[in-house]
Amino acid sequence: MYTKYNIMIEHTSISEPIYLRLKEMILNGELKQGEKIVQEKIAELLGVSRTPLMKALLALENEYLVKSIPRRGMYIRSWDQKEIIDIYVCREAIEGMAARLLAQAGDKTVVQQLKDCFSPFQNSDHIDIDVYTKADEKFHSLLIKLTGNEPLDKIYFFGNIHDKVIGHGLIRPPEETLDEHFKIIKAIENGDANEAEKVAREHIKKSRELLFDT
Amino acid sequence: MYTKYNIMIEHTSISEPIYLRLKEMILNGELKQGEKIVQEKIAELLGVSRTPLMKALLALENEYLVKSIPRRGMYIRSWDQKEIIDIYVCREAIEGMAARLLAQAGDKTVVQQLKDCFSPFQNSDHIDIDVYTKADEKFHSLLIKLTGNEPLDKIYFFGNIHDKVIGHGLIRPPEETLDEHFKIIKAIENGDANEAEKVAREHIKKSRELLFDT
DNA sequence: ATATTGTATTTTGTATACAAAATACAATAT
DNA sequence: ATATTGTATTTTGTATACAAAATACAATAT
Repeated sequence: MYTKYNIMIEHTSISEPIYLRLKEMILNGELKQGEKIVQEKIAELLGVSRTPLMKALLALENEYLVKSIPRRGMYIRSWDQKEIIDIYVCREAIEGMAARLLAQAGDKTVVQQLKDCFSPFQNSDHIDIDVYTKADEKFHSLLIKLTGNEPLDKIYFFGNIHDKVIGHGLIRPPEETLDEHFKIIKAIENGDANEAEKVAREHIKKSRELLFDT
Repeated sequence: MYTKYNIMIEHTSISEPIYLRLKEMILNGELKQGEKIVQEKIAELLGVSRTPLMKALLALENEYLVKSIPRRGMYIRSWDQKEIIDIYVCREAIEGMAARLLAQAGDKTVVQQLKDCFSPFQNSDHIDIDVYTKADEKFHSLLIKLTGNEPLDKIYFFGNIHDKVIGHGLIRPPEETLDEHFKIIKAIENGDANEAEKVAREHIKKSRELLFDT
Protein backbone atom coordinates (compact mmCIF):
# COMPACT_ATOMS: atom_id res chain seq x y z
CA MET A 1 0.00 0.00 0.00
CA TYR A 2 1.21 3.51 -0.65
CA THR A 3 0.39 6.88 0.79
CA LYS A 4 -2.84 8.15 -0.62
CA TYR A 5 -3.28 10.87 -3.19
CA ASN A 6 0.14 12.49 -2.91
CA ILE A 7 2.09 10.79 -5.62
CA MET A 8 1.58 10.65 -9.39
CA ILE A 9 1.36 14.20 -10.59
CA GLU A 10 2.48 13.67 -14.16
CA HIS A 11 -0.92 12.89 -15.63
CA THR A 12 -4.54 13.90 -15.27
CA SER A 13 -5.70 10.45 -14.30
CA ILE A 14 -4.07 7.09 -13.66
CA SER A 15 -6.48 5.36 -16.02
CA GLU A 16 -4.40 6.59 -18.90
CA PRO A 17 -1.04 5.07 -17.88
CA ILE A 18 -2.89 1.88 -16.91
CA TYR A 19 -4.50 1.82 -20.34
CA LEU A 20 -1.15 2.32 -22.05
CA ARG A 21 0.60 -0.31 -19.96
CA LEU A 22 -2.11 -2.89 -20.53
CA LYS A 23 -2.13 -2.21 -24.25
CA GLU A 24 1.62 -2.71 -24.29
CA MET A 25 1.25 -5.94 -22.30
CA ILE A 26 -1.37 -7.23 -24.71
CA LEU A 27 0.56 -6.30 -27.83
CA ASN A 28 3.91 -7.65 -26.66
CA GLY A 29 2.36 -10.85 -25.37
CA GLU A 30 2.87 -10.38 -21.62
CA LEU A 31 -0.85 -10.95 -21.49
CA LYS A 32 -1.79 -13.77 -23.78
CA GLN A 33 -4.79 -14.12 -26.07
CA GLY A 34 -7.73 -15.67 -24.30
CA GLU A 35 -6.22 -15.03 -20.88
CA LYS A 36 -8.59 -13.95 -18.15
CA ILE A 37 -7.95 -10.65 -16.47
CA VAL A 38 -8.59 -11.09 -12.78
CA GLN A 39 -9.11 -7.49 -11.84
CA GLU A 40 -7.75 -7.63 -8.31
CA LYS A 41 -4.59 -9.37 -9.49
CA ILE A 42 -3.80 -6.91 -12.28
CA ALA A 43 -4.75 -3.99 -10.07
CA GLU A 44 -2.27 -5.13 -7.44
CA LEU A 45 0.37 -5.80 -10.07
CA LEU A 46 0.04 -2.25 -11.33
CA GLY A 47 -0.35 -0.80 -7.85
CA VAL A 48 -3.77 0.72 -8.41
CA SER A 49 -7.34 -0.01 -7.43
CA ARG A 50 -9.98 -1.64 -9.56
CA THR A 51 -11.78 1.60 -10.40
CA PRO A 52 -9.24 3.18 -12.78
CA LEU A 53 -8.29 -0.30 -14.00
CA MET A 54 -11.88 -0.89 -15.04
CA LYS A 55 -11.88 2.40 -16.92
CA ALA A 56 -8.79 1.34 -18.84
CA LEU A 57 -10.25 -2.09 -19.56
CA LEU A 58 -13.43 -0.58 -20.97
CA ALA A 59 -11.37 1.56 -23.31
CA LEU A 60 -9.46 -1.52 -24.45
CA GLU A 61 -12.71 -3.37 -24.96
CA ASN A 62 -13.76 -0.64 -27.36
CA GLU A 63 -10.57 -1.15 -29.32
CA TYR A 64 -11.30 -4.81 -29.74
CA LEU A 65 -8.33 -5.82 -27.58
CA VAL A 66 -10.35 -7.01 -24.59
CA LYS A 67 -13.62 -8.87 -24.45
CA SER A 68 -16.01 -8.69 -21.54
CA ILE A 69 -18.37 -11.46 -20.58
CA PRO A 70 -20.89 -10.12 -18.06
CA ARG A 71 -20.53 -11.53 -14.55
CA ARG A 72 -17.68 -13.70 -15.79
CA GLY A 73 -14.90 -11.25 -16.34
CA MET A 74 -12.69 -9.58 -18.88
CA TYR A 75 -10.52 -11.59 -21.25
CA ILE A 76 -7.72 -10.72 -23.63
CA ARG A 77 -9.38 -10.99 -26.99
CA SER A 78 -8.33 -13.54 -29.53
CA TRP A 79 -9.23 -13.36 -33.17
CA ASP A 80 -10.17 -16.17 -35.43
CA GLN A 81 -9.66 -16.16 -39.17
CA LYS A 82 -13.04 -14.63 -39.98
CA GLU A 83 -12.54 -11.74 -37.59
CA ILE A 84 -9.11 -10.96 -38.97
CA ILE A 85 -10.49 -10.92 -42.51
CA ASP A 86 -13.36 -8.70 -41.35
CA ILE A 87 -10.90 -6.30 -39.77
CA TYR A 88 -8.91 -6.12 -42.99
CA VAL A 89 -12.10 -5.38 -44.89
CA CYS A 90 -12.70 -2.46 -42.52
CA ARG A 91 -9.18 -1.25 -43.06
CA GLU A 92 -9.72 -1.44 -46.80
CA ALA A 93 -12.75 0.86 -46.53
CA ILE A 94 -11.14 3.28 -44.09
CA GLU A 95 -7.71 3.57 -45.66
CA GLY A 96 -9.18 3.74 -49.12
CA MET A 97 -11.32 6.69 -48.08
CA ALA A 98 -8.36 8.30 -46.34
CA ALA A 99 -6.24 8.11 -49.50
CA ARG A 100 -9.12 9.60 -51.47
CA LEU A 101 -9.50 12.49 -49.04
CA LEU A 102 -5.78 13.25 -49.07
CA ALA A 103 -5.73 13.25 -52.87
CA GLN A 104 -8.65 15.67 -52.89
CA ALA A 105 -7.02 17.93 -50.32
CA GLY A 106 -3.87 18.40 -52.43
CA ASP A 107 -1.59 19.41 -49.59
CA LYS A 108 2.13 19.29 -50.40
CA THR A 109 3.19 18.94 -46.76
CA VAL A 110 1.02 15.84 -46.48
CA VAL A 111 2.76 14.27 -49.44
CA GLN A 112 6.13 15.14 -47.95
CA GLN A 113 5.31 13.54 -44.60
CA LEU A 114 4.20 10.35 -46.31
CA LYS A 115 7.33 10.25 -48.45
CA ASP A 116 9.48 10.77 -45.37
CA CYS A 117 8.26 7.46 -43.96
CA PHE A 118 10.00 5.53 -46.68
CA SER A 119 12.84 7.77 -47.89
CA PRO A 120 15.40 5.84 -45.77
CA PHE A 121 14.72 2.72 -47.84
CA GLN A 122 14.64 4.22 -51.28
CA ASN A 123 18.17 3.58 -52.49
CA SER A 124 19.14 1.01 -49.94
CA ASP A 125 20.17 -2.47 -51.04
CA HIS A 126 19.40 -4.08 -47.72
CA ILE A 127 16.25 -3.20 -45.82
CA ASP A 128 16.12 -3.97 -42.10
CA ILE A 129 12.79 -5.68 -41.49
CA ASP A 130 12.21 -4.22 -38.02
CA VAL A 131 12.89 -0.68 -39.18
CA TYR A 132 10.67 -1.17 -42.22
CA THR A 133 7.87 -2.60 -40.10
CA LYS A 134 7.93 0.51 -37.92
CA ALA A 135 7.89 2.72 -41.01
CA ASP A 136 4.97 0.77 -42.42
CA GLU A 137 2.94 1.18 -39.21
CA LYS A 138 3.80 4.86 -39.16
CA PHE A 139 2.70 5.31 -42.78
CA HIS A 140 -0.66 3.68 -42.32
CA SER A 141 -1.59 5.56 -39.17
CA LEU A 142 -0.31 8.79 -40.71
CA LEU A 143 -2.48 8.23 -43.77
CA ILE A 144 -5.55 8.38 -41.54
CA LYS A 145 -4.38 11.11 -39.19
CA LEU A 146 -3.42 13.49 -41.98
CA THR A 147 -6.98 13.55 -43.31
CA GLY A 148 -7.91 15.54 -40.21
CA ASN A 149 -11.11 13.52 -40.06
CA GLU A 150 -11.31 12.74 -36.35
CA PRO A 151 -14.16 10.22 -36.50
CA LEU A 152 -12.28 8.33 -39.23
CA ASP A 153 -9.24 8.16 -37.00
CA LYS A 154 -11.34 7.05 -34.08
CA ILE A 155 -12.70 4.04 -35.95
CA TYR A 156 -9.23 3.07 -37.11
CA PHE A 157 -8.14 1.11 -34.07
CA PHE A 158 -7.32 -1.94 -36.13
CA GLY A 159 -3.72 -0.94 -36.69
CA ASN A 160 -2.92 -2.35 -33.26
CA ILE A 161 -4.48 -5.68 -33.97
CA HIS A 162 -2.67 -5.87 -37.30
CA ASP A 163 0.84 -6.41 -36.00
CA LYS A 164 -0.43 -8.46 -33.10
CA VAL A 165 -2.08 -10.83 -35.51
CA ILE A 166 0.87 -11.35 -37.79
CA GLY A 167 3.32 -11.60 -34.91
CA HIS A 168 5.58 -8.58 -35.27
CA GLY A 169 6.54 -9.30 -38.82
CA LEU A 170 5.42 -8.40 -42.28
CA ILE A 171 2.98 -10.22 -44.47
CA ARG A 172 4.82 -9.36 -47.63
CA PRO A 173 8.47 -8.41 -48.28
CA PRO A 174 9.48 -4.72 -48.43
CA GLU A 175 10.53 -5.15 -52.06
CA GLU A 176 6.90 -5.74 -52.91
CA THR A 177 5.16 -3.25 -50.61
CA LEU A 178 7.61 -0.36 -50.87
CA ASP A 179 6.57 0.19 -54.44
CA GLU A 180 2.88 0.00 -53.56
CA HIS A 181 3.38 2.61 -50.85
CA PHE A 182 4.96 4.95 -53.36
CA LYS A 183 2.11 4.36 -55.79
CA ILE A 184 -0.35 5.46 -53.13
CA ILE A 185 1.72 8.55 -52.38
CA LYS A 186 2.09 9.32 -56.08
CA ALA A 187 -1.66 9.18 -56.68
CA ILE A 188 -2.22 11.49 -53.72
CA GLU A 189 0.43 13.85 -55.06
CA ASN A 190 -1.26 13.85 -58.45
CA GLY A 191 -4.59 14.64 -56.86
CA ASP A 192 -6.06 11.54 -58.47
CA ALA A 193 -8.65 10.60 -55.86
CA ASN A 194 -10.01 7.52 -57.63
CA GLU A 195 -6.56 6.11 -58.25
CA ALA A 196 -5.42 6.86 -54.69
CA GLU A 197 -8.37 5.02 -53.22
CA LYS A 198 -7.95 2.15 -55.65
CA VAL A 199 -4.28 1.50 -54.96
CA ALA A 200 -4.66 1.99 -51.19
CA ARG A 201 -7.38 -0.62 -51.22
CA GLU A 202 -5.48 -3.06 -53.37
CA HIS A 203 -2.53 -2.74 -51.03
CA ILE A 204 -4.58 -3.88 -48.04
CA LYS A 205 -6.47 -6.44 -50.06
CA LYS A 206 -3.31 -8.16 -51.26
CA SER A 207 -2.09 -8.54 -47.70
CA ARG A 208 -5.44 -9.89 -46.59
CA GLU A 209 -5.48 -12.42 -49.38
CA LEU A 210 -2.01 -13.58 -48.44
CA LEU A 211 -2.73 -13.84 -44.71
CA PHE A 212 -4.85 -16.86 -45.34
CA ASP A 213 -4.97 -18.27 -48.83
CA THR A 214 -8.32 -16.72 -49.64
CA MET B 1 -32.35 4.78 -1.20
CA TYR B 2 -33.47 1.29 -1.94
CA THR B 3 -32.74 -2.08 -0.43
CA LYS B 4 -29.44 -3.34 -1.63
CA TYR B 5 -28.85 -6.06 -4.18
CA ASN B 6 -32.26 -7.65 -4.12
CA ILE B 7 -34.10 -5.95 -6.90
CA MET B 8 -33.38 -5.74 -10.61
CA ILE B 9 -33.05 -9.27 -11.87
CA GLU B 10 -33.95 -8.66 -15.49
CA HIS B 11 -30.46 -7.83 -16.68
CA THR B 12 -26.87 -8.86 -16.08
CA SER B 13 -25.79 -5.40 -14.97
CA ILE B 14 -27.45 -2.06 -14.38
CA SER B 15 -24.91 -0.31 -16.56
CA GLU B 16 -26.82 -1.50 -19.57
CA PRO B 17 -30.23 0.00 -18.74
CA ILE B 18 -28.45 3.17 -17.63
CA TYR B 19 -26.66 3.27 -20.94
CA LEU B 20 -29.91 2.79 -22.86
CA ARG B 21 -31.76 5.40 -20.84
CA LEU B 22 -29.03 7.98 -21.23
CA LYS B 23 -28.81 7.34 -24.94
CA GLU B 24 -32.55 7.85 -25.20
CA MET B 25 -32.29 11.05 -23.16
CA ILE B 26 -29.54 12.37 -25.39
CA LEU B 27 -31.28 11.48 -28.64
CA ASN B 28 -34.69 12.82 -27.64
CA GLY B 29 -33.22 16.00 -26.22
CA GLU B 30 -33.93 15.48 -22.51
CA LEU B 31 -30.23 16.05 -22.18
CA LYS B 32 -29.16 18.92 -24.37
CA GLN B 33 -26.04 19.27 -26.49
CA GLY B 34 -23.20 20.79 -24.52
CA GLU B 35 -24.91 20.11 -21.20
CA LYS B 36 -22.71 19.02 -18.38
CA ILE B 37 -23.46 15.69 -16.77
CA VAL B 38 -23.02 16.12 -13.04
CA GLN B 39 -22.54 12.49 -12.11
CA GLU B 40 -24.09 12.61 -8.66
CA LYS B 41 -27.18 14.39 -10.03
CA ILE B 42 -27.82 11.92 -12.86
CA ALA B 43 -26.99 8.97 -10.63
CA GLU B 44 -29.61 10.11 -8.13
CA LEU B 45 -32.11 10.80 -10.91
CA LEU B 46 -31.70 7.26 -12.17
CA GLY B 47 -31.52 5.78 -8.69
CA VAL B 48 -28.06 4.26 -9.07
CA SER B 49 -24.56 4.96 -7.90
CA ARG B 50 -21.80 6.63 -9.83
CA THR B 51 -19.95 3.40 -10.63
CA PRO B 52 -22.35 1.85 -13.16
CA LEU B 53 -23.24 5.34 -14.40
CA MET B 54 -19.59 5.94 -15.22
CA LYS B 55 -19.47 2.67 -17.13
CA ALA B 56 -22.45 3.75 -19.21
CA LEU B 57 -20.96 7.18 -19.81
CA LEU B 58 -17.70 5.68 -21.05
CA ALA B 59 -19.64 3.56 -23.53
CA LEU B 60 -21.47 6.65 -24.75
CA GLU B 61 -18.20 8.53 -25.03
CA ASN B 62 -17.00 5.83 -27.42
CA GLU B 63 -20.07 6.35 -29.54
CA TYR B 64 -19.33 10.02 -29.89
CA LEU B 65 -22.41 11.00 -27.88
CA VAL B 66 -20.59 12.14 -24.77
CA LYS B 67 -17.33 14.01 -24.43
CA SER B 68 -15.11 13.79 -21.38
CA ILE B 69 -12.81 16.56 -20.28
CA PRO B 70 -10.44 15.18 -17.62
CA ARG B 71 -10.99 16.55 -14.12
CA ARG B 72 -13.76 18.74 -15.50
CA GLY B 73 -16.50 16.30 -16.25
CA MET B 74 -18.57 14.64 -18.92
CA TYR B 75 -20.60 16.69 -21.39
CA ILE B 76 -23.25 15.85 -23.93
CA ARG B 77 -21.41 16.16 -27.19
CA SER B 78 -22.31 18.75 -29.74
CA TRP B 79 -21.20 18.58 -33.32
CA ASP B 80 -20.12 21.44 -35.50
CA GLN B 81 -20.45 21.46 -39.26
CA LYS B 82 -17.02 19.94 -39.90
CA GLU B 83 -17.65 17.02 -37.56
CA ILE B 84 -20.99 16.26 -39.15
CA ILE B 85 -19.41 16.26 -42.59
CA ASP B 86 -16.60 14.04 -41.30
CA ILE B 87 -19.15 11.61 -39.90
CA TYR B 88 -20.96 11.46 -43.23
CA VAL B 89 -17.67 10.75 -44.94
CA CYS B 90 -17.19 7.80 -42.58
CA ARG B 91 -20.68 6.60 -43.33
CA GLU B 92 -19.94 6.82 -47.02
CA ALA B 93 -16.92 4.53 -46.62
CA ILE B 94 -18.67 2.08 -44.29
CA GLU B 95 -22.02 1.82 -46.08
CA GLY B 96 -20.33 1.68 -49.45
CA MET B 97 -18.26 -1.29 -48.32
CA ALA B 98 -21.32 -2.91 -46.76
CA ALA B 99 -23.25 -2.69 -50.03
CA ARG B 100 -20.28 -4.16 -51.87
CA LEU B 101 -20.04 -7.08 -49.44
CA LEU B 102 -23.73 -7.82 -49.70
CA ALA B 103 -23.58 -7.78 -53.48
CA GLN B 104 -20.68 -10.23 -53.38
CA ALA B 105 -22.45 -12.49 -50.92
CA GLY B 106 -25.45 -12.94 -53.21
CA ASP B 107 -27.88 -13.99 -50.52
CA LYS B 108 -31.54 -13.84 -51.53
CA THR B 109 -32.82 -13.53 -47.94
CA VAL B 110 -30.66 -10.45 -47.52
CA VAL B 111 -32.24 -8.84 -50.55
CA GLN B 112 -35.69 -9.71 -49.26
CA GLN B 113 -35.05 -8.17 -45.86
CA LEU B 114 -33.84 -4.97 -47.46
CA LYS B 115 -36.85 -4.84 -49.77
CA ASP B 116 -39.18 -5.38 -46.83
CA CYS B 117 -38.04 -2.10 -45.31
CA PHE B 118 -39.62 -0.11 -48.11
CA SER B 119 -42.36 -2.33 -49.50
CA PRO B 120 -45.05 -0.44 -47.51
CA PHE B 121 -44.29 2.72 -49.48
CA GLN B 122 -43.99 1.26 -52.94
CA ASN B 123 -47.43 1.91 -54.33
CA SER B 124 -48.56 4.45 -51.82
CA ASP B 125 -49.51 7.94 -52.95
CA HIS B 126 -48.93 9.51 -49.56
CA ILE B 127 -45.90 8.59 -47.47
CA ASP B 128 -45.98 9.32 -43.76
CA ILE B 129 -42.70 11.03 -42.94
CA ASP B 130 -42.31 9.52 -39.47
CA VAL B 131 -42.93 6.00 -40.71
CA TYR B 132 -40.56 6.51 -43.60
CA THR B 133 -37.86 7.93 -41.31
CA LYS B 134 -38.05 4.79 -39.18
CA ALA B 135 -37.83 2.60 -42.28
CA ASP B 136 -34.84 4.58 -43.49
CA GLU B 137 -33.00 4.12 -40.20
CA LYS B 138 -33.83 0.44 -40.23
CA PHE B 139 -32.55 0.04 -43.78
CA HIS B 140 -29.22 1.66 -43.13
CA SER B 141 -28.47 -0.25 -39.96
CA LEU B 142 -29.64 -3.48 -41.61
CA LEU B 143 -27.32 -2.88 -44.54
CA ILE B 144 -24.37 -3.04 -42.14
CA LYS B 145 -25.68 -5.82 -39.89
CA LEU B 146 -26.48 -8.17 -42.77
CA THR B 147 -22.87 -8.20 -43.87
CA GLY B 148 -22.11 -10.22 -40.77
CA ASN B 149 -18.92 -8.21 -40.41
CA GLU B 150 -18.94 -7.46 -36.69
CA PRO B 151 -16.07 -4.95 -36.66
CA LEU B 152 -17.80 -3.04 -39.46
CA ASP B 153 -20.97 -2.88 -37.39
CA LYS B 154 -19.02 -1.79 -34.35
CA ILE B 155 -17.55 1.24 -36.11
CA TYR B 156 -20.96 2.22 -37.45
CA PHE B 157 -22.22 4.16 -34.45
CA PHE B 158 -22.91 7.21 -36.51
CA GLY B 159 -26.48 6.22 -37.28
CA ASN B 160 -27.48 7.60 -33.90
CA ILE B 161 -25.87 10.95 -34.47
CA HIS B 162 -27.50 11.19 -37.87
CA ASP B 163 -31.10 11.71 -36.80
CA LYS B 164 -29.98 13.72 -33.80
CA VAL B 165 -28.19 16.12 -36.06
CA ILE B 166 -30.98 16.67 -38.49
CA GLY B 167 -33.64 16.90 -35.82
CA HIS B 168 -35.86 13.87 -36.32
CA GLY B 169 -36.62 14.63 -39.91
CA LEU B 170 -35.30 13.75 -43.29
CA ILE B 171 -32.74 15.61 -45.31
CA ARG B 172 -34.41 14.78 -48.59
CA PRO B 173 -38.00 13.84 -49.45
CA PRO B 174 -39.01 10.15 -49.71
CA GLU B 175 -39.85 10.64 -53.39
CA GLU B 176 -36.18 11.22 -54.02
CA THR B 177 -34.56 8.71 -51.65
CA LEU B 178 -36.99 5.82 -52.08
CA ASP B 179 -35.76 5.32 -55.60
CA GLU B 180 -32.13 5.48 -54.50
CA HIS B 181 -32.78 2.85 -51.86
CA PHE B 182 -34.22 0.54 -54.49
CA LYS B 183 -31.25 1.17 -56.74
CA ILE B 184 -28.93 0.01 -53.95
CA ILE B 185 -31.04 -3.07 -53.36
CA LYS B 186 -31.21 -3.81 -57.09
CA ALA B 187 -27.43 -3.65 -57.47
CA ILE B 188 -27.05 -6.01 -54.51
CA GLU B 189 -29.60 -8.34 -56.04
CA ASN B 190 -27.73 -8.30 -59.34
CA GLY B 191 -24.50 -9.11 -57.55
CA ASP B 192 -22.94 -6.00 -59.04
CA ALA B 193 -20.50 -5.09 -56.27
CA ASN B 194 -19.04 -1.99 -57.91
CA GLU B 195 -22.45 -0.58 -58.72
CA ALA B 196 -23.79 -1.37 -55.24
CA GLU B 197 -20.92 0.44 -53.58
CA LYS B 198 -21.20 3.35 -56.00
CA VAL B 199 -24.91 4.00 -55.51
CA ALA B 200 -24.73 3.45 -51.73
CA ARG B 201 -22.01 6.05 -51.56
CA GLU B 202 -23.79 8.52 -53.79
CA HIS B 203 -26.87 8.19 -51.64
CA ILE B 204 -24.98 9.28 -48.52
CA LYS B 205 -22.98 11.88 -50.40
CA LYS B 206 -26.07 13.61 -51.75
CA SER B 207 -27.49 13.95 -48.28
CA ARG B 208 -24.21 15.28 -46.96
CA GLU B 209 -24.02 17.85 -49.71
CA LEU B 210 -27.53 18.97 -48.97
CA LEU B 211 -27.06 19.22 -45.19
CA PHE B 212 -24.88 22.25 -45.69
CA ASP B 213 -24.58 23.69 -49.13
CA THR B 214 -21.19 22.18 -49.76
C1' DA C 1 -16.31 49.75 -11.20
C1' DT C 2 -13.24 46.07 -12.23
C1' DA C 3 -9.63 42.94 -10.94
C1' DT C 4 -7.62 39.98 -7.56
C1' DT C 5 -7.31 37.13 -3.78
C1' DG C 6 -8.94 33.92 -0.41
C1' DT C 7 -12.36 30.82 1.47
C1' DA C 8 -16.40 27.69 1.05
C1' DT C 9 -18.75 24.51 -1.80
C1' DT C 10 -19.12 21.27 -5.37
C1' DT C 11 -17.46 17.69 -8.15
C1' DT C 12 -14.24 14.44 -9.79
C1' DG C 13 -10.99 10.48 -9.34
C1' DT C 14 -9.67 6.75 -6.64
C1' DA C 15 -9.86 3.24 -3.05
C1' DT C 16 -12.44 0.17 -0.60
C1' DA C 17 -16.30 -2.49 1.59
C1' DC C 18 -19.68 -5.80 0.83
C1' DA C 19 -23.53 -8.66 -1.42
C1' DA C 20 -24.44 -11.76 -5.02
C1' DA C 21 -22.79 -14.61 -8.56
C1' DA C 22 -19.39 -17.69 -10.23
C1' DT C 23 -16.12 -21.11 -9.42
C1' DA C 24 -13.48 -24.73 -7.11
C1' DC C 25 -13.50 -28.66 -4.82
C1' DA C 26 -14.65 -32.03 -1.35
C1' DA C 27 -18.14 -35.18 0.21
C1' DT C 28 -21.65 -38.23 -1.01
C1' DA C 29 -24.61 -40.93 -4.11
C1' DT C 30 -25.11 -43.81 -8.11
C1' DA D 1 -15.24 -44.81 -11.41
C1' DT D 2 -18.24 -41.16 -12.61
C1' DA D 3 -21.93 -37.98 -11.54
C1' DT D 4 -24.15 -35.03 -8.31
C1' DT D 5 -24.72 -32.20 -4.54
C1' DG D 6 -23.32 -28.99 -1.07
C1' DT D 7 -20.02 -25.88 1.03
C1' DA D 8 -15.98 -22.75 0.89
C1' DT D 9 -13.48 -19.56 -1.80
C1' DT D 10 -12.88 -16.32 -5.34
C1' DT D 11 -14.40 -12.73 -8.18
C1' DT D 12 -17.53 -9.46 -10.00
C1' DG D 13 -20.80 -5.51 -9.71
C1' DT D 14 -22.26 -1.79 -7.06
C1' DA D 15 -22.30 1.69 -3.40
C1' DT D 16 -19.86 4.76 -0.80
C1' DA D 17 -16.15 7.39 1.63
C1' DC D 18 -12.73 10.71 1.11
C1' DA D 19 -8.75 13.58 -0.91
C1' DA D 20 -7.63 16.70 -4.41
C1' DA D 21 -9.07 19.56 -8.02
C1' DA D 22 -12.36 22.66 -9.85
C1' DT D 23 -15.65 26.09 -9.21
C1' DA D 24 -18.43 29.70 -7.04
C1' DC D 25 -18.51 33.63 -4.76
C1' DA D 26 -17.56 36.99 -1.21
C1' DA D 27 -14.15 40.14 0.58
C1' DT D 28 -10.55 43.15 -0.45
C1' DA D 29 -7.40 45.86 -3.36
C1' DT D 30 -6.66 48.75 -7.29
